[in-house]
Amino acid sequence: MAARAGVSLGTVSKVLNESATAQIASGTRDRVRRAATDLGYHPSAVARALVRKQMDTIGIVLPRGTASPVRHPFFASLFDGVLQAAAAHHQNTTIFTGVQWQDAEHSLRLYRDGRCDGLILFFQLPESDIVTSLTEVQMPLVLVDDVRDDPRVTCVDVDNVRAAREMTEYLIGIGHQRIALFCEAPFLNYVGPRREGYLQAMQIAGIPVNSDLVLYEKFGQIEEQISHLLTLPAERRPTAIFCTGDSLASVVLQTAARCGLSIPHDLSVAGFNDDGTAERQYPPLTTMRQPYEQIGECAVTLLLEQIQNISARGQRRFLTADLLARGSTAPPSHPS
Amino acid sequence: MAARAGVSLGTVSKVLNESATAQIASGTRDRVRRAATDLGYHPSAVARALVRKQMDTIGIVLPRGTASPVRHPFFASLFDGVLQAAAAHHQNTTIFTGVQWQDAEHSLRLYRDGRCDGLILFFQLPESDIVTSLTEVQMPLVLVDDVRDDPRVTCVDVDNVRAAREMTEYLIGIGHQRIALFCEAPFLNYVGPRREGYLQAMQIAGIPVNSDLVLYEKFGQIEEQISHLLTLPAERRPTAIFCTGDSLASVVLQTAARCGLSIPHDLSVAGFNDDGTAERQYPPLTTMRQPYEQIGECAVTLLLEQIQNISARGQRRFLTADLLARGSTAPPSHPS
DNA sequence: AAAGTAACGGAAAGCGCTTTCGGAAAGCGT
DNA sequence: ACGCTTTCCGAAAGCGCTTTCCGTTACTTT
Repeated sequence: MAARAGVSLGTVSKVLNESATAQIASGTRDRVRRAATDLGYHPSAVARALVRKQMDTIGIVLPRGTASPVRHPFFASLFDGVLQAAAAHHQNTTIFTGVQWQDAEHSLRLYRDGRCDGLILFFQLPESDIVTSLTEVQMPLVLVDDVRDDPRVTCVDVDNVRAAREMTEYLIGIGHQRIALFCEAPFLNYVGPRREGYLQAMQIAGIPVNSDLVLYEKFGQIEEQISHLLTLPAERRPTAIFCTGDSLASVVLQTAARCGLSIPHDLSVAGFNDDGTAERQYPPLTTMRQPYEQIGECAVTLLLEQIQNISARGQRRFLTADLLARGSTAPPSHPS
Repeated sequence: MAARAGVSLGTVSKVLNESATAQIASGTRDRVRRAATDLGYHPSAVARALVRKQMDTIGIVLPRGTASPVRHPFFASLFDGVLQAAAAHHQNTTIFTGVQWQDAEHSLRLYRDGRCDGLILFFQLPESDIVTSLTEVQMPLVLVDDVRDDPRVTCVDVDNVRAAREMTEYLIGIGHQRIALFCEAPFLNYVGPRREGYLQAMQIAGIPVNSDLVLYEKFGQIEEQISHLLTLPAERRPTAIFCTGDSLASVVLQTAARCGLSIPHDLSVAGFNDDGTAERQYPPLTTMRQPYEQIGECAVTLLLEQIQNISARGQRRFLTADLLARGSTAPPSHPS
């Protein structure tokens, strides 16, 4: 170590860490610094972590499953937000995903081995036992885009009810009445609240909800579902479709085009998330933008608080999504 | 530690690691195992790494810059491939990106602090000094989707020349003659080879290359460039456009639609990468698929070899891309 | 039954750092 | 010039593991 080059030993540590408690003469400091660069010395984060019991690293955990969430543009946006925030707080990031972890017990061991100080969890299914297990063992953690009943787990999510209400109100505001809601799988945690927001807006506006116009995606039959909707007799056909996700909306856009409908003239389409593909649709998709940077910042901050003091856990933050009106929505051409 | 619960000390290590050299009675083994689960004992990866000098972690490094590559669908695909492979080889993954690392020296310190055993680098600009610095200090590393002259750096890339040639030959094969090449920024490492492949195919087919039909994207003017191309007089207008990336192709698709052209009837469009958005275009985009899983597997394997023995560095692998013919290409309606 | 061999597990060194504690040197007052 | 405070730095104890090296004990072998 630079000890030889300079003259001292653990002093090196003090100067390199700019330790506040220890005071070192500026001469020594310079000498050590010079020696360090001369020798190309680079301290071991591992050894440091061993004594400090802190790795300055946050773990990202994704659910295992057949379809990898990594390729999903919405995940990419969220991930990017977290990465930015982590970097801003001088934290490293490690990512846990994969298929080889059979059970909670096994993955627990992996998450708790000191490799990272806390966890940010994405896309956990409601019944996921990993969240409860981790809570049980006092692991600092924050759930992103999800909410749990357990008062010990801290969550950051978008206010889905409100966001969906706003979008529906916007559609109503520009003259739509027959507004369909096209949902992703009902077991996804965000689908319920978004549906709720839709229903609220409809109720407030005094528009009766036609249950034929509220549907859930059936895997492999999405295009049939949409074209069925679009070939309804004119007086029952929706003039707008609000989708609970941008990828769903993208399919609607394409199917509509294939059916010969022109967007937004014949049909308005709205999505949710603004996941990076939304803007590049043709026409660009009207959607609710999740505040990715803010979500990331919030998640990292809340996590860091827990790492310092585990009793800081159990908070929940609801961020607001912004409506982005783009080309895929317009007043209906034949107002009812 | 479980030492108390059981009876021994470093023996615990032996049984938990299923050490091959040490032999332990099955009774003791069971006892230790039981004690470990009873006490909820979880070994510290950090302490282990300290003595083993190996973290079983590979680092992913992305260039810093204003636009984050994380959101880019092509990166997501690549990243996913690497993640899969890493998991298959029981490696953790940590990701380095961000804006706060001023210089190579600073980031070097970060990469070499023992946090990870080797690095996979994406999207490095040709002039990036980080690659040479890392090579200098003997850090195990592999460059993905890139090639360097330095014989010490190992690279895995797709055979871009061949892939572009194949795509061009395919377009020629279905009857196109006036084929435009739309390239991304010329300084990107893959643009040169792809252009080369295009030129080769044209030459082999004996089709003179009209230099007006080879163009580079100009930021902010892409749509003008395309519509200029599409409004050329019929005898000079291309019947097909081959883009060096899917996102570029997607813009072409949309601009063409806006110009009133029907794809593929009036114009064929081909992309490159098959980045996950390609299939969801309307019409679905014909493109060259990069073998993401294979790239990941290859990168991880080559990296692991170097970690074991640094002199294994300097290899290069060229993988083959597959042509995926989808709806955006067809024979020209007015063959010349 | 004595000696040799094999199977097992404990003791201890050390991985590369941080940090507390105390001693030495220097500065201060009288 | 003597004692006291202050400033600075070195010694040393660990952080929680792995691993080598031996000492036991038990089991063979002649």
